[in-house]
Amino acid sequence: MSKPADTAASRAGLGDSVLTDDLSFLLARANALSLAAGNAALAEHGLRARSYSVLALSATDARPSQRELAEFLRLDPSQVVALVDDLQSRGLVERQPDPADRRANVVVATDAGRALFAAAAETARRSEVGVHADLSADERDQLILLLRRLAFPSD
Amino acid sequence: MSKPADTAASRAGLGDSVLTDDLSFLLARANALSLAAGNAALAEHGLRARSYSVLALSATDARPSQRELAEFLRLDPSQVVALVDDLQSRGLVERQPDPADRRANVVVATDAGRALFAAAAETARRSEVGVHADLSADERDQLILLLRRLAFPSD
DNA sequence: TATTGTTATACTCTATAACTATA
DNA sequence: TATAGTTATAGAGTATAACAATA
Repeated sequence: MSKPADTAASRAGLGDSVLTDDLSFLLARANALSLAAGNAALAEHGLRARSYSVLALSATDARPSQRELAEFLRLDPSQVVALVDDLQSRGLVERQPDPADRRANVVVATDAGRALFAAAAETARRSEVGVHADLSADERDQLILLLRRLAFPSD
Repeated sequence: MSKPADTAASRAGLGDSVLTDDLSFLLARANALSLAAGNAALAEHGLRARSYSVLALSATDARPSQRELAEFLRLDPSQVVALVDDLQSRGLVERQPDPADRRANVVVATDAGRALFAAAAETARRSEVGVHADLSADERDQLILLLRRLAFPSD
């Protein structure tokens, strides 16, 4: 196996190299492609991947606090402030005081926010199909399963 | 299946939600964890994930041009300038004029660069083991295979 | 004309620290 | 004392456009 195989990686310019087996590098490159595609697609709704994910969680019945959003999305709490500020200024989400803890804000989507999310989710879904276009349905499911265990390590 | 399962994702605060099946989100979160672990580990060598990947490719016999580095690492050519400037100022890589194309610079690691890379590669490998600690060897190989097809789409 | 490397610029993202009001 | 949200700031990453030298 000394001759480089004619893989997509080798066609990309630098044949199969050290990094082609590097999990961190593959994650970084796959994420860069996915993020660029997602941001481009979501732009038609005035959203980016970040604001879309905050809107998505606010549109469920989970009623997440800003702290919970920060932990789940792996953002700093101060970044969540800016994201929620933006969505709130556009009437897409509201901050509601948590009756059980007056320090905490619960972020919930407005009707307009839910409507926008429904449309954006469809756009995001179509964008994602393009990202995993090379995989079969089984392979895609398998990838999501493995990736989920990487993304949410068991403590 | 209306009751949320006790998965790591649900324990993270927001039970199984829309995003838990979202490939883009899982890629973003997994990459964030991997990148943070990698940067923290590589810091002891004065490297980050970016500069490590440039050094890695320069330390092979591929003799990549800056343009090739940019395409493979999915960076803008102007970012490669800064990365190579930094590594070159530390005596780790050299710019060599490409005899076949006088516009192009080929980036090659110096002996010091190769030595640092060898040490850093070992550090990076250990960091990566932590990232996929929840996976069996077969699962890790399967993940890398699938991820590689996402990272290098077939044109 | 097109491409390689470069410079410049603006914007987004990441990471920290400090402050306030509640707990 | 500790936690939720906020403000401020600096550094890293991303994206564009323009330019000189060369193809």
